[in-house]
Amino acid sequence: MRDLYADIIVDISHEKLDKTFQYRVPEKLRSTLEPGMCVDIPFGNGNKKIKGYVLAVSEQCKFDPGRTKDILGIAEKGVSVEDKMIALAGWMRKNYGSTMIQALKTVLPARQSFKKLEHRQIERMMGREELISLLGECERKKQVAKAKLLRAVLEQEVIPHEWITGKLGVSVQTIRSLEKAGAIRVNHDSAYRNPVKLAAARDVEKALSTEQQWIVDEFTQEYDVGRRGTYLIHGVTGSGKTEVYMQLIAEILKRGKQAIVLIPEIALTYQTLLRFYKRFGDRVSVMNSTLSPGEKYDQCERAKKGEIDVIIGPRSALFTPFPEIGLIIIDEEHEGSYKSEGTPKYHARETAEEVARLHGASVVLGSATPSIEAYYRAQKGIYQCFRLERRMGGGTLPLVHTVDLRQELKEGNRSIFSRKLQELLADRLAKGEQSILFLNRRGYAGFISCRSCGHVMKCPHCDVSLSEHRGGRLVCHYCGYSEPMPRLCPECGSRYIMGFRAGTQQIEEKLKELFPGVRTLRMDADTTRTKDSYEKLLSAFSNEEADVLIGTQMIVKGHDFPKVTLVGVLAADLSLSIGDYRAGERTFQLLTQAVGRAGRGEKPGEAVIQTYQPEHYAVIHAANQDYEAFYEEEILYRELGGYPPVAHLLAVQVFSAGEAVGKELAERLADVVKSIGDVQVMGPAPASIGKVNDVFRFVCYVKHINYERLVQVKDVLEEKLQEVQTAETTVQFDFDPMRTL
DNA sequence: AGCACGCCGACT
DNA sequence: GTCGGCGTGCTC
Repeated sequence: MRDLYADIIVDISHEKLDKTFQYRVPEKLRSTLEPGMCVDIPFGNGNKKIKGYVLAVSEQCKFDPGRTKDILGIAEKGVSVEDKMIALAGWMRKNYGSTMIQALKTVLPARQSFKKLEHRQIERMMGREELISLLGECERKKQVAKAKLLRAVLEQEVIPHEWITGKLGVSVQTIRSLEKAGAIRVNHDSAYRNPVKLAAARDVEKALSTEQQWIVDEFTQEYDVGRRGTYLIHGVTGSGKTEVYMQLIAEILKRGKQAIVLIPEIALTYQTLLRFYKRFGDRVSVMNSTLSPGEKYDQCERAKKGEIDVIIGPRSALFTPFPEIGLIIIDEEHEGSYKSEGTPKYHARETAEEVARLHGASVVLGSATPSIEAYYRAQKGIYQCFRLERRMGGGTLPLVHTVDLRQELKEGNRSIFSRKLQELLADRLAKGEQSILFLNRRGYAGFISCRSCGHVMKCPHCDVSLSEHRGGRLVCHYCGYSEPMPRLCPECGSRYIMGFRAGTQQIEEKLKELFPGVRTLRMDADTTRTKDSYEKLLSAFSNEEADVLIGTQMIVKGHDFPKVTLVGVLAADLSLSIGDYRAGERTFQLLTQAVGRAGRGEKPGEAVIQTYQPEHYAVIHAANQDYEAFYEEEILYRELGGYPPVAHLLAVQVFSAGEAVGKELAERLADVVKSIGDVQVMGPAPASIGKVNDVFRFVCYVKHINYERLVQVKDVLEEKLQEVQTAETTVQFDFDPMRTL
């Protein structure tokens, strides 16, 4: 049997050592050694025993085999922050599929490249006379380097470290020997930039309602008897989840632990932050994408040193290197942005649970429309579920009208606005009240439906809808099945069968035709290129500079408009039929949120949902604002189809420069999976967008009831890839994907 | 980072 | 010679 070698990164934090070393894997570790593990290795001339982390294991020895040393053994798991981060990276690599380096890069954000920002300074430690006599002594002994340094220190009390090693040309050794002599001191502290500067005007704790207090009491009781777990707070919008979060954090801080608060990037507004700052002062910090890498690095350092103990940010804030995390909160837990699109494709909810396990922390999830995954676990008793049913401000749920667009067409209305919506819009304009028009743009990528009967073209094998391709054929992105585009609806024979396309721009034009003089604001990816323009649009609308706000997804998230009394959802089912198993869930969430935007102030609100499928359960239950009923039907569908969370799905994505190469590799991998036997394989098929930037994309789905089994499948494929993968192809794994590729 | 190596001037 | 200070380069 050939020797095994391991690429190991050495546990010494220094730039020059930030490369891998190869060690031989001894016989006894052959089967146990895995990337991410912590090992003891002999290092340097004295073979000093130090710790190292395994990045990869291979049969190839890139170094002189005669000089490679053996790994001593597996090291005891330490308790340092670093150890936990590495362990987490190892876990992510194993469960989501990536190299150890990729996993480390996501977990340890930009380390040594910004280390220079940590200004080390040399400080004078002796009195002038003492220094001068020491200087004389050095000059007598012709100790040039020491003398140079002493003279510099005499001139200036504090000197930057890099100035001495650079301009002055004095080495670290000299500094050390003078430090030992007690003449100087090396200061490591530095002035960190705090991204948000606020007068820490402390907020008084708000009294919690009975409902809210019950959650806090229940949580702390369990926490104090050492019970850790995941809790789900199912609370309608405006029920004061944030108040509960803050009280939970306060309790955790009292116990000397730290807390992480995850918020969807889009909801991370100044207002949200302000609430936390007011409560916890400068012990809170933010992590977000607008911070410079240097600032991000600073946040990590401050966290490590214990200068802050609460961090707020999007999913990457999960990797804040706190020494002892006590609580991780995930707000708006159902949000799709909690799943990473990069590699590894980790989900913040699952990863948070692993972080919590490593630290001995608890996790709290919050949502008005929990993800099916989370609610499923709550139902199974894996999570403990709390409910918040009362709205804090006492606002009432809006009155919802569902309009059948097929009926509208039958009765001669071919406008994008139903008569009910036109009527209500006219009413609001007359009264000077504000409205929101919401266009569900997802799935714009052409699914085909009949505008006469609402029939949607579906794949006969996969129970997902077919997509229109440029060649005029309809294709299933799960299994690759295709059929020609029908000219007449196979259900009712109508010729109005087509893809539905409409943008916010068309809607704005049509609205202005209908109501000349109406003041509109448009909000979509085009009008909100910059972060600034987003906030500007929102405040313009808040200040009543417009009567109608037209927009996509982003207008239904987060922001509150107290003066809005009408919400119109123009085509509710555009996201229903986009051909993946989460379509129903996503539609329900969007509709519930959209409808919930109406009537947040004193005046009661109304909402109009326009749809081709008024009988669809996602539409019906969203109109009734009934989560439970939706969940019951949705979970049934997932059970029947064998979809997550009941079973699990692994997407194997192949990217390639040439079409044939990618197709071949995808087929080869599918064959490997098929030979495993007990798993269900679908595909391979070209991805829904088959080519992006001249890169071809193929995808193959593997289904199994057991997540662990899919991890094994991934391991087999990874091993196979070592021999068959070429430089012109990339393979990515996506467990329980959020959307079809 | 830490350590050996080798160069160089100083001193017994 | 050889001792101590000091820069340089390497660590699988």
